[in-house]
Amino acid sequence: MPSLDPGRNLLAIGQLAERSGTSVSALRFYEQNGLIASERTAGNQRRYRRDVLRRIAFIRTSQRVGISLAEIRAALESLPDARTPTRADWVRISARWRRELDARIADLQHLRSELDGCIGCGCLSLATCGLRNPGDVLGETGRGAVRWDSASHPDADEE
Amino acid sequence: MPSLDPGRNLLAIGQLAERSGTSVSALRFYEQNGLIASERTAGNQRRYRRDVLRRIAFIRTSQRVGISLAEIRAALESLPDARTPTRADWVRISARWRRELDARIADLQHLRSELDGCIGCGCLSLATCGLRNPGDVLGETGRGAVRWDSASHPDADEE
DNA sequence: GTAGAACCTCAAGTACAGTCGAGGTCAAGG
DNA sequence: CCTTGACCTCGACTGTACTTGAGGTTCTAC
Repeated sequence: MPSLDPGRNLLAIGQLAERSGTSVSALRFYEQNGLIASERTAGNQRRYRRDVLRRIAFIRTSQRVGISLAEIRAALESLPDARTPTRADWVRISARWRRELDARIADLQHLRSELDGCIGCGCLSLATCGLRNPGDVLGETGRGAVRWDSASHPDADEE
Repeated sequence: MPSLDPGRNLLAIGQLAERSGTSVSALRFYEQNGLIASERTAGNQRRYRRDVLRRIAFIRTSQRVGISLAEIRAALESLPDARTPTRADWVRISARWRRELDARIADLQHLRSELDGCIGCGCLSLATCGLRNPGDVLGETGRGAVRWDSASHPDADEE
């Protein structure tokens, strides 16, 4: 068993699935969508180079960050085609996600503080609190946009 | 125009859409799925009570937290059916989301610190770093699970 | 009374991220 | 040789959260 030996140099799809914690169907799906690539044996079976493990790790982690497969593919396409990606390559594209992650965390923290404010004041009229209505495009009836700092919540939304 | 006056007591769907920042089709969709409710005019048009604005604000905010519509509906079903929800009701179910939000932020922060570790060490072999493979179910070949604290990354994934 | 905007229902379509099944092939052990 | 498990393709299906379109009605303003 010289060249296409799974287990030594190349991985069969089942092995890759097991080692990456991904399902076989997901791996085929990723390949269909250009996220990973494989060679084929004479019998048309997929064989994966071991650096595909790294790509998959990157894909799964990116998904946890909240990135779509389309964006992940775009990032992966910025990897060199000719040579196997270096550490510097991975650092570069991961650092980009790091910034995404920061932004997402900041967004949620912002949401949390706003939610706290709304829970605190008891109104939860998020639409009128500026949480869900930052520009505050409200009805011209004169009710609704009233703030809780004016006495005892004159918000007309019957409650 | 006494009883079903949109603009004074009840809102037509277009008005509700505008004031809540939601599309008309989304509102119909929410109603189909039991997230909001409406009365009908003699001519079969929807009329919404103003407290629906609050429900929609809750729905949109919950979605930002990352809650699915099914869960949101379940939460909304815990609101009293008979009476218009009080502040205490909203506080109760929002506080639940507050905990969800905390958990989500903590998860992302955890991910961030792990990602930092992997960027720091330059390996990004997340599969073997425990980031994507917490239980570390790895091949029995003896390669792959090696940690970077042993000299200069003997990780066999060709790079 | 009539034009046009806003509304109605119902069915179908979209995007995302896969999964499932049918029907067939490949590879390794006994 | 033959069985068995892993693999192949292709098409259809799942679930989530909506949007779009066709064909028809209602409301409001002039």
